Amino acid sequence: MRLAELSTRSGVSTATIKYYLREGLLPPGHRVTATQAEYDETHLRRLRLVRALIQVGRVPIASAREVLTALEDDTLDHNSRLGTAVWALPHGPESAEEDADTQTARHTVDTLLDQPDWEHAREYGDDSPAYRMLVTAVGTLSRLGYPCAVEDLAPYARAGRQLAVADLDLIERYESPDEQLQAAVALTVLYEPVLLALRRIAQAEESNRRFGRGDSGQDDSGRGTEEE
Amino acid sequence: MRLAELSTRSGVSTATIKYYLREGLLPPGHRVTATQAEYDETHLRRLRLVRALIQVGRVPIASAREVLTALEDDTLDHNSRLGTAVWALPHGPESAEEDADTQTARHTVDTLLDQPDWEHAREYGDDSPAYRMLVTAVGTLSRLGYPCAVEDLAPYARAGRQLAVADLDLIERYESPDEQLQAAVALTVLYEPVLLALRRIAQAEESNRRFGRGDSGQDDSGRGTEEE
DNA sequence: CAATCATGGATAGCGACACTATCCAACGCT
DNA sequence: AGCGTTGGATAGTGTCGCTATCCATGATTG
Repeated sequence: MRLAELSTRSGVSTATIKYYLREGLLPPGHRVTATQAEYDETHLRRLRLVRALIQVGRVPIASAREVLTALEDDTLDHNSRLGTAVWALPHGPESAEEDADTQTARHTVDTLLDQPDWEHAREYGDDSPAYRMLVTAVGTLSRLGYPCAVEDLAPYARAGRQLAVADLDLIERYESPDEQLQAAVALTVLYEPVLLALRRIAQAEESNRRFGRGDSGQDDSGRGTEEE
Repeated sequence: MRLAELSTRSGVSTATIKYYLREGLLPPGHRVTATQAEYDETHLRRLRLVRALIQVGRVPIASAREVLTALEDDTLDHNSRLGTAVWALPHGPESAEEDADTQTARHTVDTLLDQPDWEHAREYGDDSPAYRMLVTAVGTLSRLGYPCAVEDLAPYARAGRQLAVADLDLIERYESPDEQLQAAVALTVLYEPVLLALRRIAQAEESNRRFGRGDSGQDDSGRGTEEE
């Protein structure tokens, strides 16, 4: 298929596809002549993955490239590819300074991860993106005056572990290593909005349950404030 | 305190503070003369909240303004303020077209939320940001070829509910309505990275557990690929 | 075989966003 | 009165994710 067809089938403009090709997010098509290339289903699939990562997962282009090149880096074994790919996924602004709150946060996180539930978590080193992200977020919380002790984090940690089990269950449905890798990345990123949305819906639900479903206009709270 | 002191105490440049004042993210200080204003602790606290929302929570300025104005809109009652505030929190790109995958996704989500666990979830209408976000994400997943049936979502839904309970537990620690509101927003946004980070760490852990901690370079997978 | 259209590479531009730098008149301290 | 500080307004900056234009080549068709 030609670029134009790839465009119509994916719903992505040719200009954008060319941009992705330029950026190395999409492998070049099979060159059939000096100025024309042929694309196949794998390109289409890859293109959709790229769109999903960028649009839904809010992964910046540069990170997406890293993730994708890691996925098909055949100098690495299966596990390393996955590790590298997930490693490159986005992670907050990484509080620059090493202030008191960050120190405390680091200690809290370390304590949490030293619990037996997190048998091997620390083996990845304390410089994994996820670890840093966690420290930054906890630090920010305490800087805002919201205590964030180990016992406060515990329910979230428990949820995280349950989620990981669910994730891996989904990933294990796929047989081939390649499919598993793609699935791992796609599901890691794309289930994030799913989870966060469900959490917000559940929050509204739970808030309703606790703070009473009074006749105080609860049910239409905020209606009409959305901005689209 | 003067703007300059607010700046040093918060670590935010005066230029940025002025920008926030202009954008209505920060209420103006008490004007002491025609050209000078006095700020107090509430401004400092608010400023830190703004920074947290924007930097850690990745909330766009415009949304942050909506959230914050809702928090102190005293024409609304407590619950309405919270609803309005959370309503304005960011939510993905909202897949424009109403294609087949989106339809299916909507149906899946509706089925999920019609279960007894989600007693009142639907009362907020199907146009809440969280609901739309969920539909978009599920639609994207199926568009990518990842089935996303009700039973696949179930573990995530369960996690979402547990998280909501934890969230509300944290929020209920605060006595005054104002504190609860601030806490609700801050915790909703700032626990997102906490949760996502914990999930990723747990994923690595679980992946290790399942795919064997072989001597195939598992432990240093991806090490050295981070980009800071 | 010439006219025409499509392809795809390169380059420059755009619009949104979150600041940031520069002015400048009013303050206010000494 | 002198002079640095303050804070409001305005315009500029850098980044990011595209998007529009140009153009040589190549395919297609009468």
